[in-house]
Amino acid sequence: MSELQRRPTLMDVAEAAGVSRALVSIVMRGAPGAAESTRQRVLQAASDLGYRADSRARLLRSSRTKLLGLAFSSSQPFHAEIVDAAYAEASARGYEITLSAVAGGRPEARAIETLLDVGAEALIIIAPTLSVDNLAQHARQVPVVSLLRDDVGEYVDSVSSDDYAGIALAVDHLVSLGHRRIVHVDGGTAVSSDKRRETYRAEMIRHGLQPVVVSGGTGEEDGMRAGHTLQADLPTAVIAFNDRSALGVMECFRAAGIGIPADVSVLGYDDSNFAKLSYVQLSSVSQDAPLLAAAAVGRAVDRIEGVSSPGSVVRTPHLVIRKTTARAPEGNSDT
Amino acid sequence: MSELQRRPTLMDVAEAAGVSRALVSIVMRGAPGAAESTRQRVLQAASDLGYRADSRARLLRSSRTKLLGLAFSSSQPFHAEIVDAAYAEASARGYEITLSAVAGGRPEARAIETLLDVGAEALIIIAPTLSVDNLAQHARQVPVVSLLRDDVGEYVDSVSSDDYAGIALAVDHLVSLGHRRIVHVDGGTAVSSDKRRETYRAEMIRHGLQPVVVSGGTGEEDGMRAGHTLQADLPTAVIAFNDRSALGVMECFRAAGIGIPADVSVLGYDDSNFAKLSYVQLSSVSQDAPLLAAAAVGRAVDRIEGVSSPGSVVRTPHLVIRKTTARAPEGNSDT
DNA sequence: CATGTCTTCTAGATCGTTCTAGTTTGACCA
DNA sequence: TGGTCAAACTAGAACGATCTAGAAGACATG
Repeated sequence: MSELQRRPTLMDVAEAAGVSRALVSIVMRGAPGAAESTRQRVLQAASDLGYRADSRARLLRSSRTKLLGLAFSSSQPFHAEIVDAAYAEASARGYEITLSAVAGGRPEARAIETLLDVGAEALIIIAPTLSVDNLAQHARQVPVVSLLRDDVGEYVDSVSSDDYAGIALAVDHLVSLGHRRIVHVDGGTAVSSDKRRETYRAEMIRHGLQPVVVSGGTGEEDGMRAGHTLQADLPTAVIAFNDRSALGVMECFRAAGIGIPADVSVLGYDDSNFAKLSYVQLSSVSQDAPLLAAAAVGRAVDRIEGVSSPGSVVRTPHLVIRKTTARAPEGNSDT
Repeated sequence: MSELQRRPTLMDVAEAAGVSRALVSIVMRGAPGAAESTRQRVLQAASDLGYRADSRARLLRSSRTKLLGLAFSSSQPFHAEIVDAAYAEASARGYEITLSAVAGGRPEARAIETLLDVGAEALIIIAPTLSVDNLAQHARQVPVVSLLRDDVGEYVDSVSSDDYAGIALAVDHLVSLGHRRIVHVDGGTAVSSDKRRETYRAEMIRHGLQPVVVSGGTGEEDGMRAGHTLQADLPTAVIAFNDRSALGVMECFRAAGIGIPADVSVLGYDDSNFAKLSYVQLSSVSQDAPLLAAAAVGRAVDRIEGVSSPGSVVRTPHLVIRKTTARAPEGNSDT
């Protein structure tokens, strides 16, 4: 293998094109102040040499990287969907995205440090678990946008989905199908779990129904465990914290010969890609990942560019009805 | 919101401690050449000011970023598992990882550019789809390691799993359980699909059995489609291209009332996290994501640091037997 | 012809580090 | 006392870009 090539610099391009470094800089940035003919010549030289601007040097001098830092959790498929959408929106706004995963042995704080180290001008954190103080501290250095969590203090922007409306939609939908015994399998320690649980309780009471909460979590296993608990006293409908949990519940029921939606209706949350799969066909509350991602990227870019805009954005989710929810079975009334 | 703070610099710390910038640099890097007493004084001053080294400037000067670029596909859960493991290995080696996703509207070339822009010293690409020439071109600038694909030319290192051995294990396992009618649902256009398909054919013939290939893909939907095709003339065992496809096949069979493993055994590939879920319990060929990731990171770091080592590493996969494979049903012999 | 005004281009400072090549300090020894 | 040597410290040049201020040339105007 031959020796690695040194990366060409502005100086190299300048020499090749017979102009000064400054002019090459002007051309590369697309700034005004270069004659069209020289511009072409410089661009030609740059592409001949395979020149690419060194973002570190650029940042050092200009404090602009056009880089958005996005922290996500590698184990959540829904986060992956947001990541995809964020790329699209960022590139439309002329920014790049740099990712950092929160994984098993890699805490959120570490992920954020990495993002700042590579020069992210703003931070977008999906479902941050850091304390409000901690987030505020970072916000003194760069704009911070929290996605899917809204209690983040006054210094951090948030883009979230209206959990209240989402759960209300879920309960209304099931009630309108004649269900009265509707159980909620919660998200355990997950970020919006408390909010959804309490909203579920309030909504049930508003409908004159008895709320029943079973503890769950964010994964299929949690859903399965909850499903087992439920078998003892089967409700007619279940609202799960998210789609993965819903899947677990369904698997458990299926294994026990309980028909979905014949015996029990199951409603998920997130409308993940796999909810759409033909063999799953899960009814779910959609938070619309592309819209959320676009809003978060928009907020981050606005902040960077000094455009004033509201501190927090709340999007209203909507219901996607597929094949796991149906009319309540007859004669199976409450209590 | 208050104005963003200016970050303190080496100069600020130097003034506060009454020493030169260079000495502060020495202390902050933990380099030898500073008296213990001054070292303490400088560290004190630095922490008083809340000083954090500006990595952009540092890296610009030292031409070391200690950054590994990792390109992965956001829609593949197996890639996410590799990403997790790569983080762990990189940090053990004293490197950081910067990610770039290949998503719908974001081609691999774009992902790689981003990685180079932020200063990655080496590229690790999971299942690259770029041409050998294209990869070689990047390899002239930085070391490139291909993960899960081994035909990448002489200038690019590769770390892959031995598909030959993997499929052989799969076929042997099923044959040893008495299966004779074993079908392969292939991966369509996926990176190692051709190799696995041909190996399957060869292995079947070696065992004196008739190979049957059904076209599939990398997702659950592909598996489902293949499952439908298979129902017409049911085999006793199916080897799927990956776990997601296997899941699709199983769902299709289950819906048709076909018992797994009572009527048909199903074997996946990848041993993804969800294969381990209690309600899936999929037997699968494990490529061992942590080991693959560690090997890839190791190769990249070795290259960066000039340690000579073999150009390609091939790991042998192993079989994880769970509950979707069992003895072939009696009286259901071949053809 | 002097002056003013564009446009196009360039020299040199600068960002916050690290690196190189010293210089100073002080301990030790003949 | 003076010489040697290592340890402690420093000045100033990098790194590769951007930015500021101004020079050079073309052209119009009075």
